[in-house]
Amino acid sequence: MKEQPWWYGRLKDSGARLTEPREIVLEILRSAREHLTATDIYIQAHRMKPSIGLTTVYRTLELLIKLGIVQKFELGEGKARFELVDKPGGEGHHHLVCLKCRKIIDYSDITNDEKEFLSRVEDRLKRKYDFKILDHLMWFYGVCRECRGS
Amino acid sequence: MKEQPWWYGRLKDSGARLTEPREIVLEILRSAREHLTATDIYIQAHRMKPSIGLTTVYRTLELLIKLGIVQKFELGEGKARFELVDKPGGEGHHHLVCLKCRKIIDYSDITNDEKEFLSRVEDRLKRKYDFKILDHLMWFYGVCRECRGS
DNA sequence: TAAAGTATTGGAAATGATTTTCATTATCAG
DNA sequence: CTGATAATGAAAATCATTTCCAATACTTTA
Repeated sequence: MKEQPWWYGRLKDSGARLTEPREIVLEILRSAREHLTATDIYIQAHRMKPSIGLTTVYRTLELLIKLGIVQKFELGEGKARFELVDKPGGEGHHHLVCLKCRKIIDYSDITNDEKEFLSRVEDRLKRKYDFKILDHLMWFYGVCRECRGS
Repeated sequence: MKEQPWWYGRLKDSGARLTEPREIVLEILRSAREHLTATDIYIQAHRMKPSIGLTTVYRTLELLIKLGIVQKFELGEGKARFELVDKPGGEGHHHLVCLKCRKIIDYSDITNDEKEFLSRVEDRLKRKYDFKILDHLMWFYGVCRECRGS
């Protein structure tokens, strides 16, 4: 029997059904090289199964976000982008954005250094602001080699 | 003669005029305790000078963003929020977001620990991805005391 | 298995933030 | 002062996202 993706159980446990539109959206997200907008996903989904509606794409994304399977980003473009969350127990990843071409690189070479640092910061925030920290996100902005010229 | 705010020169150098609507928007941002939406700013501005239009608020924000005076954020609310950028040479600050009430705390207790860590990471990214890092942003997500219940 | 209840779906319409258009007004250089 | 340019505001247009609602699909219960 085939290995199920990590989010399979989470979906099932929630009581939600793994319907074809949902499978399609998940498959598109899984194989995406970049962060897709709802419309990007809709276009691809529609190609695979023309009956799928944009509303369903939005609803599916909403469900997956609520279940912690998908993460939503907004980068000031006036529309959101979506990405499959890292497998739990994985390292997480950060983002590197080119300010010129808007290219986004996901990187996940998280060193121990980094991990320790983050837990120290989270500790500090917890004590100082009485926030229970659940997650964090780091964005680095810069200019990629191509956009800097030769 | 009165001390000009740090962004004054930047605005002048760009060739833009410091008009009344622009002054009003800047003043609102300066005295804001939280991150305001364009409409929030419009409402306050309108109170101070009823002839100001929403369009002008948007246009002013766009200009200030281009000049690096204002930063735009989106937090998945379907609308953007705006914040005056830190005075150059300052320490920068990070954000702490409550996932329940969406409250945002800006914090700027940047420790040396943190500063060193960030420069190490930036170095590493520079070497590995050949990105010239110009800036970074850290977001921490959690639940504030009030939203966790007593 | 059939009936009934619930979850899911898709299209159309509604919403709401942001942008564009365009005519008017304010400011600056000569 | 005069012409050129920048800035403004109202209304209309856009565009992403949400809401409504009627039709389907699946699951459970009798």
